[in-house]
Amino acid sequence: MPTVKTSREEVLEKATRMIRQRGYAYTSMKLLAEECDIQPSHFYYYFKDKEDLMMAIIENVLNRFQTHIAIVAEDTALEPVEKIDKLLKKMAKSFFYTEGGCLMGNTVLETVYWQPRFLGLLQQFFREFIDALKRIYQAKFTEKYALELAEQVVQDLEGGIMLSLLYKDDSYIIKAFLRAKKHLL
Amino acid sequence: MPTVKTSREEVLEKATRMIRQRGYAYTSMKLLAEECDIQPSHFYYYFKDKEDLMMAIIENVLNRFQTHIAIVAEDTALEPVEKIDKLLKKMAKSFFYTEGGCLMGNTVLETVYWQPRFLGLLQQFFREFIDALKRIYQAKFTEKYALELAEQVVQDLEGGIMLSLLYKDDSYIIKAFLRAKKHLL
DNA sequence: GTCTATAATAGGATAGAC
DNA sequence: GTCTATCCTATTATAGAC
Repeated sequence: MPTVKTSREEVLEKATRMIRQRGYAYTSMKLLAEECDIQPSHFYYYFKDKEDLMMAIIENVLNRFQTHIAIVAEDTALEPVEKIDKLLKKMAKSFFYTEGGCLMGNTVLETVYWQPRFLGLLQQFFREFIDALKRIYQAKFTEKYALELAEQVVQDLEGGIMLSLLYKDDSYIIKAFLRAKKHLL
Repeated sequence: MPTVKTSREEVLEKATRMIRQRGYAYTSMKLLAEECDIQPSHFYYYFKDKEDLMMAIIENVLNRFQTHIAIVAEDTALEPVEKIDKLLKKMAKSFFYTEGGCLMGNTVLETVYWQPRFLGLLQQFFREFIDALKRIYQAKFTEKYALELAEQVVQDLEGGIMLSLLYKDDSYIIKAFLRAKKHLL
């Protein structure tokens, strides 16, 4: 097996970080290549084109959410408040505090008008995120109200990420986090 | 006075619409020129460069907010709930339902990591937006709680715009709108 | 799997005629 | 104030050697 300088997984991870910060359109293949320490042309060995790379990034993020985060909602050992706490803390590591905020939210706003290819997976991500929260809130509320709470929490968090980036001040996202738990108290 | 094919104001307005939808980075001068029905080179008669055009757009949006929307908070003829209703309805026309969502929020997320020049005005916009809401909520709540409510409402709305764009479904933003009023009931 | 070289195009921006 | 022509650079992507 030949030596791999930078594996597809490493490339994916580093590209994810960079695109989360700079956005899809403003991040050139040259810049990504420098960050990943490979030649720009080498991307086309791993991925068909830039669009394909972005699809792989989005799939990867969705997959990590499904396998490592959403399952918290089903953890029978935890109380509802603990579930919310654990789920959002895991989200924070992958999505909120990491420089650049939420890749999925950013990508929606950046590409919704000109890149339909990303839309399906982005819709699936937020559908599953809202659904995980809804299942937790259903322990205490009707299905209908649990859904509204879940939507409200996602909106509060995504807006909070934006304000936190704007003012370089985590408190907006932290307060949204606390409000998400407060609904259960 | 010579005939003006497309005035600076018209250019500004059409460019605003296009950039709100496509984002700053992905909207080329050529595309903007087609939309405005002028030659690409003609932008450089009105504006120093693309950055300068964007600054003018942001200034213009901020200015319209200050002169036509924020003043609702000071309208002594209105009850607090009516103020929220009127202010957010005005916001909706300019920021929320218009295709592409909220230019200011989009621009924060798109450029916060690589374009410090826009940051000051974007911060000012959201500071004044939050402050206008806070002044309304202060009719019923302490200053501290009014501020938290105002922040929460802005976050809820901005997140709601994202979900509304993602699912092509206004209900997320409408529900955020109703929650903003519900706080006063 | 990784490199160099390069094609092809699109991008921002300027010069200068009218 | 508006146009044509054009420059320069960056960008995506491919070809082909090793």
